[in-house]
Amino acid sequence: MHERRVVDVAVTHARSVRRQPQAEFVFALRGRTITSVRRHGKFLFAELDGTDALVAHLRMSGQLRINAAADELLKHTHVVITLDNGEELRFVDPRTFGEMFVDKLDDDRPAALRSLGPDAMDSRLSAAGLHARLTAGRRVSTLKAALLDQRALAGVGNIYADEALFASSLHPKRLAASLQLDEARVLRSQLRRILKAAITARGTSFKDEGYVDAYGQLGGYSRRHKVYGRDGQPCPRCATPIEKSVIAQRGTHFCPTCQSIRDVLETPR
DNA sequence: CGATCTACCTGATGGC
DNA sequence: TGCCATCAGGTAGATC
Repeated sequence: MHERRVVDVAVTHARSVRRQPQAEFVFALRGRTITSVRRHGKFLFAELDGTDALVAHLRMSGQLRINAAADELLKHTHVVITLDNGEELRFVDPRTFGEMFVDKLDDDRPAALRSLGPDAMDSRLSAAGLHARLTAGRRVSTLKAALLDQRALAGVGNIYADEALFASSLHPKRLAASLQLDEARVLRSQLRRILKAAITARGTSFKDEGYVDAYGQLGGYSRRHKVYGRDGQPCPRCATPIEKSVIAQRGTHFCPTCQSIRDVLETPR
């Protein structure tokens, strides 16, 4: 893969570039060469000549796509970055929760991402390290809330939090501070396994549209969900109906039988 | 300080 | 069929 130079930038929806003045964004990009493309947690970033980075977060409905210039513009295309081979990097985002910005690189990541915890797939994060991050300073928060806290661990969202907790036989409402080291060991390996498989399957797409890769391909991981979106259906392990309730302000799916309680804030249900 | 709540937004879905 | 209300998701910022 060749390095690509940015030859032009067009922002057609101001909200998609809201962290900085639009003109600053365009000026910081035009003429720069993309030297690598990386990820930290849910943020994607392209290094620009090794000093700045073009950062993107897709939130729920965003897509980053590579298109030929002649390809039809999808509805909700908010940013178009023209590359020196004539192709375009397009940011498409119906709900406009996603964003792009240019930021200074600070060591291994853009400065704005400094407050994020280590990436959940980072092999240097040990079980003891994960244990410390999920328990440290937490007085009353649940395991589910801790897993979703991007300052503790970056990259785990609602779907994969539920899947990892199920695979680890941990109740989402467990007090985070009650997590034992041996449980953190299991959680670490299940998180890594699930995220790896989800990435291989190009993630989770619902229905006929939504989450796609840079070439418009849908993700196939939802077929592998064991609990997410399966409330009322039998647990694949013990056949108890999967429950859904709101935990940490998020729809949360779990098996009340397989995911042991031991130590919860309140009795579920 | 940690924990919790709200705004942001639109397409899909469910009820009538 | 159509209309309307509700829901889903991640993060920043406000508030408790």
